[in-house]
Amino acid sequence: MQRTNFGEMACSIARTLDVIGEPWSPLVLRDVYAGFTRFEQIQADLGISRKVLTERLNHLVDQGVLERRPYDQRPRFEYVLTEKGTELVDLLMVMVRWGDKWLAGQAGAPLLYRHHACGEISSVDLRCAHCGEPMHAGDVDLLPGPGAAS
Amino acid sequence: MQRTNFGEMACSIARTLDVIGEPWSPLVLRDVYAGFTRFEQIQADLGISRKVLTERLNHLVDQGVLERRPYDQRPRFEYVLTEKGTELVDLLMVMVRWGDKWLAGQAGAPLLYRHHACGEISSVDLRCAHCGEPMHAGDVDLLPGPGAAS
DNA sequence: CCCCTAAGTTCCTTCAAGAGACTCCATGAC
DNA sequence: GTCATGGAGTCTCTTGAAGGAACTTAGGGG
Repeated sequence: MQRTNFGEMACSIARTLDVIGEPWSPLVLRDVYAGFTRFEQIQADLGISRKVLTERLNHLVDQGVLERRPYDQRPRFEYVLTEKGTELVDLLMVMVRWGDKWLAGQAGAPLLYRHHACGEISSVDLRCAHCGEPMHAGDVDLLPGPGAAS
Repeated sequence: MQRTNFGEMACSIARTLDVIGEPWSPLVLRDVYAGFTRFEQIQADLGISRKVLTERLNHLVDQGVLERRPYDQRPRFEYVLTEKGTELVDLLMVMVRWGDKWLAGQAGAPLLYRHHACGEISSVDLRCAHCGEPMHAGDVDLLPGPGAAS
């Protein structure tokens, strides 16, 4: 599909898309996070083509998001999140928040999060890492950084 | 590319992907947010095929993320974020945060955010909407919600 | 020895992305 | 009035990715 290589752009969004922007990749990540860690489990859960799943898993492993490791003497493998991959789950949580708000049918949210710290069913909110106040689209100015394109 | 229709899955991630999961869509959203609001501007900035850009813009308008409106007596149009689209920018901010941390080269972040509330160059952090404490992958339990698949 | 299972691999068809040429239409210049 | 201009698409053709299904491989169990 995307023959254009986003990874070379001077844009962190494009570079992130280069890692998880291919179709199915976020859902594969979700499955691993949710405990579907083996090839057959993920394939059955998503209904994805085996060929495409192989490509996606290899790419996520190459990018350091997942780790492939044996779980048996036989050639059996499971995929687990690396630290890099675990932090990428933040992205999924924001997707869930937005999808729950804007796209959930009358049935309501299909999945809920209980927050360990407070024990409540909740969702994520974006805050400034510096001052802790809300930080959304309208709360910031955009400035070119050191890695900006010439 | 993705011939599979994610929109029907009982998963807010899949449904969100149905809106902005196609290649280029997040970058189109970024451009509109950054002030590239016209067809020619976006096409020139991204280097995207005109055909694909037409498809993406139409889809984003259909989904209520962008609004297409005339800015001249002549048939000239610009695209602006709706409220739904503005909240979707949260997703981009989290992608930027992750990309800056894990993928920026030695050149550093290509784009910086200055937070209005505190005036500092900062980035987003995920907090519990309920108690305000950090909320990441390991801080929650997953529970089936009312809209869960049978 | 044969079968089973997990984890891929191969092959074929269909459809989307990329690239570039072409159209349409209102205005401004001559 | 005619022509050039420029924004916003539309059309056409080629390449390659997604979907689907059959096939392969390697070890274990009966």
